[in-house]
Amino acid sequence: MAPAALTTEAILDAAEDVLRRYGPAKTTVVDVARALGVSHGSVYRHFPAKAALQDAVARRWLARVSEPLEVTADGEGPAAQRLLRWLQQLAAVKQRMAREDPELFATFERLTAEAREVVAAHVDQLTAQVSRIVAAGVASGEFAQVDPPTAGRAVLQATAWFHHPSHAAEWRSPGIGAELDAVWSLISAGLGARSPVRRD
Amino acid sequence: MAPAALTTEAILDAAEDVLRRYGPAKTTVVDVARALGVSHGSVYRHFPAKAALQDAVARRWLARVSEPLEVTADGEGPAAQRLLRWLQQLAAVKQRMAREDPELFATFERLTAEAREVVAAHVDQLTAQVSRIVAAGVASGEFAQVDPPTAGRAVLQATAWFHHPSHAAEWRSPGIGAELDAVWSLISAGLGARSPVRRD
DNA sequence: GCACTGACAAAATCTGAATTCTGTCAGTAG
DNA sequence: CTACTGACAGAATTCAGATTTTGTCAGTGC
Repeated sequence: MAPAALTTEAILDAAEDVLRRYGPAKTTVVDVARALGVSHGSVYRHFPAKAALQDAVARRWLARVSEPLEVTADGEGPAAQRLLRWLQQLAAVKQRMAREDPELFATFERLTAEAREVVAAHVDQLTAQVSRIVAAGVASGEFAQVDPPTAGRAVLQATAWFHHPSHAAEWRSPGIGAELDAVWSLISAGLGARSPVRRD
Repeated sequence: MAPAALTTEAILDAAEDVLRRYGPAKTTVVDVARALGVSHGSVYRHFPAKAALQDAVARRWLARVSEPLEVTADGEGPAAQRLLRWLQQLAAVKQRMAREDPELFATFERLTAEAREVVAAHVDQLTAQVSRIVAAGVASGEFAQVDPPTAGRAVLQATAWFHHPSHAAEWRSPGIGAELDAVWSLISAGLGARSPVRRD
């Protein structure tokens, strides 16, 4: 059967495949077009430049990280518990990828290093999610009267060690899970949390 | 007058000069030897390899960071105040260097990226300093009964955003000082500090 | 004997000519 | 008209040959 008309989505799928196979350094627009059986000129009808295509792939990858977290952020239950789960989930997603497919993780890292604006938007989104959890906790009286945006950003910064890609090398430490717990026990108190999840 | 005998210290001084001038990528052992007016073979009497020389330079640079902090760590006054000052001092040293001499900072960063063991020792030293402050706070009853090594490491990890070189790009934000304060107000509560945030 | 030199082999890095890639656009096919 | 092609110029990348650098060591001179 004739392939469906060339869509932006199809190009992104192909680009992702090629990136996985060849890595970011060796992936060319010609490669992506060849994978689709079209000329590379066609790709430029959908993306103004290679950088825009890379940005779009990065955006999709990051969305796959932030969407499941969105569910957790807006879920039920005590805010402190939700926030801890959210942080553990974020850390687990990043750390699993780094551990199980280091090459793909390196690809991901390089791509995002160049897509600064896309990453900034992603970080804003994550900050907003944390801030929502904090705001819920403040509203329910579970947390002290902190400023949710400020505290949200602070929580994300304080846990950067466990989810920011530039610390990936440290994630090999077997105690990394306990270390996140230790940081959590520091910061959860700072939010004025009522039920500081005991784990002695 | 004849130059003093070639010492390890003199080589390190020359290596530092050359690194500042040419950057880490273009600095060769031959350059360092030329700066000293000796043959490069002589340098190898004092260092078994170029990497060892680079490690020694990195060790000296890092010592210049950790030594003043040592004074703060073992100083007088309430532990919480001392710890905050220590953190601000560490962040300020790194951030000032990154701001005022970005090229030298980049050189420093590259060099330390390769001197993994040296950096690990430095981090251990910093962790020990924080742990000492925490231990003092616990001993004086100012902090809750936390485990000093665990809490010390957690404090350093939670503030990595503000002192770890891989976050240097984020330090340009004008609110960076306030952001450290926000993280501090989270973690100081977690140590059970008396003053800043109530948590009963 | 001791501190250093300088020539050397192997490894790493540089250079520049040849190739490949990016981004554009007039042209083709349906 | 729309969706795509393919040829093209300039920019970026590759690759092999030339050069530099690393690390060793026998030799020099004090």
